[in-house]
Amino acid sequence: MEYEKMLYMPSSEMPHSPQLKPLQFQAQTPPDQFASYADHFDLSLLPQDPAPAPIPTTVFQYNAPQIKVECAWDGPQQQPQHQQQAPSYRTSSHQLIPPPPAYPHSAYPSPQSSPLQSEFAAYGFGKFGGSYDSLNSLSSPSPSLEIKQELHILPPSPPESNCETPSPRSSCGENIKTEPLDADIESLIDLNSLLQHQNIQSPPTDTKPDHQLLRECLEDTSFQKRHNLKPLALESFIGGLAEVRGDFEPVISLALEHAKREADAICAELQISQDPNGWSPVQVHAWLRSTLAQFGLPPVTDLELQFCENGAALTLLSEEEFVRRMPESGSTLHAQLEIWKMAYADQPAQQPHQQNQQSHQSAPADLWPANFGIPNLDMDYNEDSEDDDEMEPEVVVTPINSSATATNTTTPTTGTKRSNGTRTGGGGSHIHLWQFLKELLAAPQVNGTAIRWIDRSKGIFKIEDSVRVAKLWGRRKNRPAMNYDKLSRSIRQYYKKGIMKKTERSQRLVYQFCHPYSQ
DNA sequence: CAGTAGGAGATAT
DNA sequence: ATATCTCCTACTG
Repeated sequence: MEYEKMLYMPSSEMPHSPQLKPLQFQAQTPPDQFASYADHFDLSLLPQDPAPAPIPTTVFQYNAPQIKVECAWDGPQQQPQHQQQAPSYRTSSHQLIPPPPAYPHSAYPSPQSSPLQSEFAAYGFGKFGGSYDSLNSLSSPSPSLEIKQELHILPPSPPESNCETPSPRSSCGENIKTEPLDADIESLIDLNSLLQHQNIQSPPTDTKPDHQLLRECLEDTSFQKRHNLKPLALESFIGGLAEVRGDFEPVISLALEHAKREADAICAELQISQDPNGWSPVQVHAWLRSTLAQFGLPPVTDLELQFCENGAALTLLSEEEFVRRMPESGSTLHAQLEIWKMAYADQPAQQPHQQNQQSHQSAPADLWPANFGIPNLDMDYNEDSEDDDEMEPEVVVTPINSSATATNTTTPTTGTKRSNGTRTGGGGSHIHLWQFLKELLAAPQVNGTAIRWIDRSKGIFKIEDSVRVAKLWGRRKNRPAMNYDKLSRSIRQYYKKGIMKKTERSQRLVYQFCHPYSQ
């Protein structure tokens, strides 16, 4: 399933995957433009009507070539012509891909603005298409094998997702689970040999091809329906996050993994720590230059003058500050730095038992108060993934310009961080609920579907997904029984304490911080 | 029905 | 001691 989702990712994520292009077109263009795709195909290679015999007609066979083709075309043999004819979808060069959008300029987007997708877009479109490419080629000499393994470990698609709308090429009795994809190697169709076979058996005729088979294949969305997939149409990045969030999260984790690997490579090259907090000013300059070059951004001559901060201070700079200093590149650099921070912050989650012991070599560990939002992207899949069908990572990111410092606790003076040690052993952290809520609010790109600001200046926010917020709070406090009823009771305690107040117009799930706490 | 409001005892730190 | 957690009843839209 994961791979099939990836089929619906933009092709920038899927280099060397010519078979994705039809799907990409499918996702971004109306069906009547399939013909334009067909123009990129060497249609003379396809069987011509009415010679249908050797063409796979089952759903499984239809899927199989998509997998096999990548393997076949990944080799040294000739590249299919159409791969070169669609340069705008090439992904091996960053230059062809717009740099990742900075985090939404509106700091507090509505859920419809798809904050998670913004994050995803930053991962998937901007930067990591390239790294995916290199990773694939490095780590997997046999892409099809890797893909098959992925398919093998994926859970079966829900039965209700099968065959809602039978297509001419599918049958309800057939699904991937019953067809052992990974075992039946002969079922994988080598399209190259198939095409050669076709050429032998069906020498070109003068008959004008009508592209019927290709159209049928392209229009066959039964596979989508069976696996409950939604094409990643461009517009889905503008709205509708909530519907597809569940589909994205594994992809995000994949992207994050790639981010970390790529960061590793760059770190090795620049000889810097992966944790930006540990960078010296010189290393900051090296990273900035590297990133500028990476995204094809104009070099900055007075980088040393513009950025005299060390890495810790750099991470505290807001996007606005980046843009102010470097109008052309600041946004991209800031977004990239956020990704690095996330990738680094993800590490403890991989080794939860070392979370406390892990010394972030380059950064003093205890300069952030425990109850502060740490730039901490905690992708925790293991803890309650069994009973949590969302497979949602607990993702809490406090932006570097977060103002979650309205407290009488120590104000952080550096950008160094420490793990909050939330789930390591004995119980929850000391974080206060209001601080936790601000943590969530401070990361709209991640948590925007669960909680968001209504009026940032007035400290008014709305809990969009009470269950999710409560669940996150429960995890943070190691209170599995936490629910919104209890959480809201705790929030109401703040009325008396002057931390929160009732909003002027009572609205469900809308709360308001009192002044000093909203800053 | 889900959320709001608040009392009151229990519990973790 | 404090901040929640937990359970509860009453009320509201």
